[in-house]
Amino acid sequence: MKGKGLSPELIADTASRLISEKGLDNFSVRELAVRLNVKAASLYNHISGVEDINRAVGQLAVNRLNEALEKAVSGLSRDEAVRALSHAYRRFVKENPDLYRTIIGLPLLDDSEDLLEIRKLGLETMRKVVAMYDLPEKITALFFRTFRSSLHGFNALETAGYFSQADIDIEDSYNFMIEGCITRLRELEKEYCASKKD
Amino acid sequence: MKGKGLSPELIADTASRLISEKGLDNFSVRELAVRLNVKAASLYNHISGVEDINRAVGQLAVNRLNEALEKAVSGLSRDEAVRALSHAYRRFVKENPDLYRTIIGLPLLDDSEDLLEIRKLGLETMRKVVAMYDLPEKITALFFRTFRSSLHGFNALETAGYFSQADIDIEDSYNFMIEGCITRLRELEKEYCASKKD
DNA sequence: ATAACATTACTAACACTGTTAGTTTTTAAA
DNA sequence: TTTAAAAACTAACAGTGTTAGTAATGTTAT
Repeated sequence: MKGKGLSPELIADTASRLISEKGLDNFSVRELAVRLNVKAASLYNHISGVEDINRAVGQLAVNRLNEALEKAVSGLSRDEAVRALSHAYRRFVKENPDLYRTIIGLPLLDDSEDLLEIRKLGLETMRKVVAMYDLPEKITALFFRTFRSSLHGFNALETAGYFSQADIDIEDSYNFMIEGCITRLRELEKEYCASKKD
Repeated sequence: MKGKGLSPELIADTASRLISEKGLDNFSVRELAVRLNVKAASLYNHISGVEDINRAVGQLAVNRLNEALEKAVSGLSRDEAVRALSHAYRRFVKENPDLYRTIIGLPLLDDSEDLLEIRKLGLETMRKVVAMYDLPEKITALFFRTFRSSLHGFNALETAGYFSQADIDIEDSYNFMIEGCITRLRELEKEYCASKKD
C-alpha cells in the first residue's frame, strides 16, 4: 500500500460524513484533509478539485437514496408502492438534507455520459413504481416529471424552512399531496385504458 | 447627504443586480463594495454581515415575484388564473434563477416576525388564486402546499439541470402538471360541495 | 540489495473570501 | 466654528481552494 492509503472511495466516504456533520455549506477541503490525516495539498494527487468531491459524494448519495427507495417498495405494488416510496423519499431528505442537496447539484457539475447514467439509475425505482400503472409511454414520462416535482418540491421547501405554519400538520399535507398523485394515476389509467379500446 | 450616499435600498438593489449577473455562488461582499465605489469594510457601517444582504435581496425578490404573479393573473379567475400564475412563476424562475434562490433561502436566514410577514405577503397572489375555488379552509390550505410544491419542485429541478431528456418536451411536462392541479381542484370542489349539502 | 521510477506526501505561497479594530475624513447640528 | 456623529479609510486576521516545487515513500527491474 502506498502513501496513507487514500482511495477515491475513502475520500468520498469521509467527505460525505463530513458534509452530513457540518453541512454542505460549511464543508471545506482543508477540514477533509485533516480528517484524512493529510495536508490539504496532498489531496490534489487524488482529486482535481472540489468539484470532484461533490461529484463523488453526489453519486454516493444517489445510490443511497435509491437503495432506501428500493427497500421501501419491495414487495409492494401500485398505490402502496407509491405511498411507501414517497415516505421513504421524505425520510431520506429529512435524515440527510445535505447529501440530498449534493444529488440536486449533480447535473450542473457534470453532464458526462457516465454520470448521466448514474443519475438515471438513481431514478430507476421511482420509474419502476410509476410504470406499475398501465399508461402509454408518453403519459408515464409526463407523470413521472409531475411526481418528481411534487416529491422534490415538498421536501425541498420543508427543508428550507417553509411549511412552518403550525396549525396545518405537515404530515397531513404530505399525505394529501401523495393521495392526489395516486388519484391522478388512476384517472389517467381510466382515461387511457378506455381510449385503448378504440 | 452623508458619505457616498449608500442606503439600504441602494445596497440591496446593487447586490441583486450583481447576484443576477454573476450568480449567487460567485457573489462576494468585496465585489459589491467595488461596484458601490467603497472599500469592503465600509459596508459594515450599513450592514451587519452578508446575511443582511441575502435577507434584503430575498425580500426584494419576493416582492418582484409577487408583482409578476399579480400582473399575470389580473382579470383572470380560476383555471385561467392558475395557468397564468404557473407560467408567470416559471418565467420568473427562468429569468431570475439566482434571485429565486435567495427567496428559497430566506427562512433559514431569519424567522423574525416581520420577515415572516413579508414572506406571507409574497404568497398572497398564489393564495388568492387557490381561494377562487370553493373549498373548505383546511382543504384549501392543504392543496396550497401541494400546489407550491409542484411549482417549486418543477422549476427547481429544471433550473438544476434536470428534465434534460430531449424527447419529452419540457413545456408539455409543465402543462401536464398544471392541468393535473386544476383537475384536482375541481374534484375537490365537487367532493366538498356535495358533502356540504348533507 | 540496489538503482530507477512513479506515486504520494510535504512546505510555501497566491489569490481569494468575510469580518474586525483602529484611525481619519466627511457631514450635520449647536 | 466648534462638537459630535456618521461613514469612510487602512491594515490585519482567519479562513477558503489551489498550484509549484521538493522531499519522502513504495514498487519494480536489474
